[in-house]
Amino acid sequence: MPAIRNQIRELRALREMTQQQLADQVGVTRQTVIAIEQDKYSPSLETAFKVAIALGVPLEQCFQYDSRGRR
Amino acid sequence: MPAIRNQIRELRALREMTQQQLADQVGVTRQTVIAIEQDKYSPSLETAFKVAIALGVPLEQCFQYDSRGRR
DNA sequence: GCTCCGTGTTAAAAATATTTGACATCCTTA
DNA sequence: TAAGGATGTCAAATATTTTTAACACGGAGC
Repeated sequence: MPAIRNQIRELRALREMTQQQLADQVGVTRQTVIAIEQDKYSPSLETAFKVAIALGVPLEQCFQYDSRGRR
Repeated sequence: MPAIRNQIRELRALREMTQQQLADQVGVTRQTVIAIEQDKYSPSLETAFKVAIALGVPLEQCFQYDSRGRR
């Protein structure tokens, strides 16, 4: 569980997009989307970019590095 | 070789930073820095974030997704 | 000439990300 | 109650990233 948070679930809800639909657009499996959404591990930069694009936001609006010491 | 470009070499030169120094700050090996710098593969999002931070720029200023059809 | 430093390469091993497939739960709706 | 959709979990296999270690090359300086 890396020090990275994400807004996938919220963004997905905003666009009324299912995990399966996001997975298809990104080109990964549903399990991968679940794992990333739940911070199970740090995705590859390429996958991260594709997720952000599929959700229609810049990468940093989808993933934030937890700069150790959240205030 | 993913569709992602990066400005690592240029940013590193700007700060007069060696590959080894960057690797140390990021917490990876020199070979990893070389591989990323040369687009050998897509790093993990976590590593990408650390590289950007070490270089003092936001992630998207360091890595750009090659949105297939660069104009 | 030699040596140090920064860079690049290679191969094999280790670690981590991703896939495949199967099954469970909770809603909704017929 | 049965069925379908969306989500979640698990384990094993595969793919990809990262490490380790060794060696090569060019440039700068002595």
